[in-house]
Amino acid sequence: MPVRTRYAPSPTGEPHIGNIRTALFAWLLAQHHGGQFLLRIEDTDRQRLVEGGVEAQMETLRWLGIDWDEGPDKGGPHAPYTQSERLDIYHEHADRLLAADSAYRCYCSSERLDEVRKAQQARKEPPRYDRHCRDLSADDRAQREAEVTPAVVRFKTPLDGETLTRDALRGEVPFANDTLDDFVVLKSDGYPTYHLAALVDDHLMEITHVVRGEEWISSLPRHVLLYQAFGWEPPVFVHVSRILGSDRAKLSKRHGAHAALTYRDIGYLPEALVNFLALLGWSLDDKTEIFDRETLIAAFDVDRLLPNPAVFNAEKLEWMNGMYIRNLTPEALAERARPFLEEKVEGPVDAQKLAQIAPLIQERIKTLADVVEMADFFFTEGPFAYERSDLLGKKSFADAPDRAAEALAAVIAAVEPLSGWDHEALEAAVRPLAEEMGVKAGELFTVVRVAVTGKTAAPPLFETMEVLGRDLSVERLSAARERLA
RNA sequence: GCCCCCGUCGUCUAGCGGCCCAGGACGCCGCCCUUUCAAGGCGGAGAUCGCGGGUUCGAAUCCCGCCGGGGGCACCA
Repeated sequence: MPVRTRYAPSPTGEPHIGNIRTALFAWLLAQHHGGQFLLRIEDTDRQRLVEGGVEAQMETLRWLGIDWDEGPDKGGPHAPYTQSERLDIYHEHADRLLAADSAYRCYCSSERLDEVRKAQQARKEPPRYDRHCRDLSADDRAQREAEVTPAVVRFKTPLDGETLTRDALRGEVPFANDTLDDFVVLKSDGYPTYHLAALVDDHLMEITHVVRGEEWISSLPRHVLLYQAFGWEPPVFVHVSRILGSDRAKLSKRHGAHAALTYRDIGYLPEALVNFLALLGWSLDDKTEIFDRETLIAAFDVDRLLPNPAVFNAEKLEWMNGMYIRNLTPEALAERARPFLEEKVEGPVDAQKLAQIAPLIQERIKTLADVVEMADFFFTEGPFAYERSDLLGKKSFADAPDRAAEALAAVIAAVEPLSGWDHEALEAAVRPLAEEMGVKAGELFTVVRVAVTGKTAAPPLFETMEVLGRDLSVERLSAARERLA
């Protein structure tokens, strides 16, 4: 039997890091076993639907390269893949439960339910449905049916005994049935609850491994009971732990980027995020940190998944992103970084020029967005806003602006007439000047660097000037000299 | 209140009875390289394996209790 897994989000907002890691694990599991991965939309809560929610889910998966074999947009043998389009299937199954006396219709109003709950809490009892409608006489039931139009369908949970559940990471966990109540499977608006809908779909769609968040563990006995009622074989359940923020609290906006797509917008590479997320609660071995998709798929399995929650370490993600950036070809880096630069300089950026710059900045940036800080001066016009003190540096020229001006003049004179404008020729022309002036090469270079880039920290000086070209370089050197006059 | 899950350096983790007075990675510190910043190389600090009892010749690894953190207890998923 092929392994089939699914990611079944509820379109109530943008998918966050935690959702996506769960989806990634489900996808990896299917990939590893050569099975299928499907996308199913669980939109049975009509109140919480968010406009564009489905698209946000798909866009995130696409960005990360988590592709699905069956889904709402591409169909498949078990279509439709959107729960709101499968209502008759759920009704049919609810009817089956009713017919088998595994469920019953409940006419209790929400007001009554609230009262019952409050009274229970006042008595320090666990809040639970009191099974008021479970054993109604036939006459009572007929009367209620006539009077009360909206009714829900509740599952008849066994009053005693135990339900044995099994989770792939935690093993067998028994639950006492008397701690469970008669949960709703069909709501009064005609929509199923998660318990019914997800379970029926997982069975019909032939899902072999249900990979979901650990918040579902306490619902597991209900699901096992439902499978039993239907006479179905339950799938393997894999409850993935949570991702926590730096303070060990639930990851949220407070902890910085939370929505997965935000990482795209702030310059992270999808392959880096995937690599990082895979390492949260799973490991390849005792040393490998960086691996490509193929390796990941080949190595991934549930036996190395951890049940304990993991804290999201943003610094490590950043480091990893830097690793991936350095492993890109210059052309690929230029291609990926271009949009970030274009946003800053407000205009098209020449791809070839950027590709020339890429090797100079590749090991100096951690996110694609850093390209702006590192390379904008290649594309911007006009005078720089650097401090005079930055131009002079902290050493020999610090209190000698006139000497710095002289130095700049000497550099211009040495550089302007050069026949070949490349970094080797430039360095050969400029470096000797330092000795002539009795300063260290680095001190001279600092003045030139700030003049030419407007920054104290920049890519290698002569390579930078080479790309900048003769005219711009000389123009900026002159501007700096005039500033000191 | 009841039920359940989890517990190795600050963080992610390796470990599945002796190879561990605990290994790797991020971060941090130092040195080297060096025109700045990085990257890279080398080295360092950092974990009484949550605590207390057992079992065993031997426990981070097995058992029990406790503590701490988290989740669930909806006509939400």
